[in-house]
Amino acid sequence: MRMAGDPSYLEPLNKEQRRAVLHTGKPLLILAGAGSGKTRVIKTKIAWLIREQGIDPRSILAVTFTNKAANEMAHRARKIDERAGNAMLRTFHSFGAWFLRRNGHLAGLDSGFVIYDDTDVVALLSSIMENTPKPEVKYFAHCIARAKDYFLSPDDSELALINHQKKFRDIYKQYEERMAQIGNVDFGDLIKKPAEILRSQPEVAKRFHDRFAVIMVDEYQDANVAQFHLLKELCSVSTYVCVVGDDDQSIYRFRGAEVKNILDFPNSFAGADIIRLEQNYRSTSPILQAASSVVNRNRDRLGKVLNAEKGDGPFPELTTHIDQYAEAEFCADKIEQSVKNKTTTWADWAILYRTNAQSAVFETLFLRRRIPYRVVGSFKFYEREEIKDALALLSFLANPRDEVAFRRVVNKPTRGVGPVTVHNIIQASITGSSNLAETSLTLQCSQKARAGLKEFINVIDNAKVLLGDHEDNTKDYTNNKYVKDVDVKRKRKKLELNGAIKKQELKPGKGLSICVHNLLINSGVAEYHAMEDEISGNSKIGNLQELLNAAIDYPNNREGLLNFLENIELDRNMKEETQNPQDTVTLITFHNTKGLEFKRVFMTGLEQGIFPREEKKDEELEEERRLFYVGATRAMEELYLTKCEQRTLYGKTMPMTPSLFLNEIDKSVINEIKKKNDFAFGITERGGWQSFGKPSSSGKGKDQDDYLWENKSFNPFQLTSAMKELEEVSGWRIGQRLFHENHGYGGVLKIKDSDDGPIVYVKFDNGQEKSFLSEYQSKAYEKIGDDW
DNA sequence: TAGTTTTAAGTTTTT
DNA sequence: CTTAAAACTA
Repeated sequence: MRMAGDPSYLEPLNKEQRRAVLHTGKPLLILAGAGSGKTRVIKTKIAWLIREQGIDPRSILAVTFTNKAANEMAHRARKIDERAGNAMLRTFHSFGAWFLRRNGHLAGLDSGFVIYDDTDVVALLSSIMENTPKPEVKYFAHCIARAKDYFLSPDDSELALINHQKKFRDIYKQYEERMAQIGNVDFGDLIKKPAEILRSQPEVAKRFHDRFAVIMVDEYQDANVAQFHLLKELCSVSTYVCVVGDDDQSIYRFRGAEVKNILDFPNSFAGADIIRLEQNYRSTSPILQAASSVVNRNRDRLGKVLNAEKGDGPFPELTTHIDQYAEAEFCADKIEQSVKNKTTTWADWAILYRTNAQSAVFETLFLRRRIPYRVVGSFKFYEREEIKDALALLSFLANPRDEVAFRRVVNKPTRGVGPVTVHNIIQASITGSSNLAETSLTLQCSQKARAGLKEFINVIDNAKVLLGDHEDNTKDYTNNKYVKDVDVKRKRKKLELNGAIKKQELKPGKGLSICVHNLLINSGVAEYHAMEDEISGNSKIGNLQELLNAAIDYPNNREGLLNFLENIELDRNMKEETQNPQDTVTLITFHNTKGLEFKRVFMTGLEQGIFPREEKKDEELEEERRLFYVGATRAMEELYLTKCEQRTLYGKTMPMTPSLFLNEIDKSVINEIKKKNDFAFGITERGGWQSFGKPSSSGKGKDQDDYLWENKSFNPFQLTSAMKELEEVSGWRIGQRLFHENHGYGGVLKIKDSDDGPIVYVKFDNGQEKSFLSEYQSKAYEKIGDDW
């Protein structure tokens, strides 16, 4: 197949892949089935364009749907040619943000905008729709987001297709006006606004046409209408455009993805060529056959046949379990057994589920059984109260017109600024067209509120000085005089007594973290959460510290701040990316698996109501089928399908019926195991591991000794009488081993007295330290074994 | 008003 | 069962 003179990096490609890489001229649609090597094609194509076609890397734009995919693509393309690192590899949304920072002013948008996430949008909308129940506000927020996905503005006649209520148009209009006053954007704006600017400003469009000679789009089946328009506007007659996708893997209809985009590509991009990649290199034949037999039931599809390069293999195995706990145990057993006899490593395994909530059972069990795992996606980190507070302070610092951020933190901790005052300030700010910081200082209000507002604005102003004052991020500015000026001696209440803030003090690092630290301390937000920690044994300060650490890499100036906020909004998995791949089992939703592959895969919760969800019909049911297909085709060697007879949901145990997909699947390639051997010992009716007692794997002995050995800071044989008394009062002993549902195994480090009774300090085996008041001893802390 | 207690309501999937 | 909203008390 190799042609004379072909570069060696083309060698691994098959005929069709090679055709796709070498294709030039007309628009190209690559229909790439699951596991057909599309990533390989894209990265090779980028390298080939640079090396053989002499294309300037800077004039290549490659768009993906996740940041992970974008990073991965960049990494792999660079391996072939270092220059590929200069190509622009971004998600649609991050490209939109990049575009708007530079060209937003053409649509009246200041470059200092902050991106609102869904919660922020709902908060803004509920201040527009006063006295409207939250669910209704959420619904309208959803409609606005969909409208933007479909590239519809408040005046568009087609708006009724999204929501036919008359008031919707009006709400949408008000929302847009308010957003414009604030000067921020939502996710939809990141796509819609750039497309509008390009469309209405030919000279801008020309600049971009000159800049990008090549545009490639991955996962094109998940592009929405607005993204289609953006792509259209970015392309001139001379732009080489290449999109890659698979209609069978379109799983984001609910957020506006239009399969029509891919089906209609040949019409919208005249003269387009189509190349099909139908050779599957990932899965064995039975796995592919099982997956295909389900998605084949769909009507709206191009239809394709995938050939399994790998050939035969073991049949996918279907098992039934009494409930989700037994299901989890089954998975754990399989994995443990295989890893123990060295057939596989932890990282070869993935557990797939439909909803994020389903991961909890696996997490708890895996902690208990000491199975290393990582949960992909659904990082609730940035949704936590304390993190949201910190980000609101930063957002308000970046944009003093940010009403949502202002509302969130102006009275936290309480400064006597009540809802009435807040409302007045926001109204006055809108009518008087001055920002919220200025308005706060000038508006007539009560004495108490005035003082509180002054204090709050002072905090922001100090941070602003800290931020704008210098460019370098090496010098320690924590003792800056502006910091000292602020009155930090706020009422400390109980806090003063037990010195909570001192114990778990936030430490500033370098760069932007100096500014973040300054804000958290001076605003009193750090104190506020430190106190909560002390009472409930949470680790909010720890979380804030993590946020601080993340800010270290950004310069301590305005640009750094904007970048930091943008990256957090656009890449929720930011933290995970930086970590090195470890040998761990992957827990992941079906949606998140797109583009990934594992040797062995569990598809769990195959029950009506869970997967497919509720009574989905027609197009929605078809989408669930595609999701099933996506999940199944992740497996390279072995696929396990599991379902439960009953499931405990929302505290209630309900009987479950098998998933519709299990009826549709080709039974001739499935190995159904009917024996029921898992009325498992240790599982109780109320669904816990009540009778577990000690963990079977050495709850006693070595582990404990290791623990004591490592913690020489105390000597159990030299306890003072006060300490012994505390042990008695609290019911805990120093050195006591314990297990916590969320944090795993650990031991009691020390016990201290406080106004609210003894506080038990725990050090977990993963290094984390937590504390809890023994009085409110949560059952989450379970004593295990005897103490040394 | 601020903070606590009681009651009700709710769970896809995500850039 | 957990979280958010509503009602209540100091």
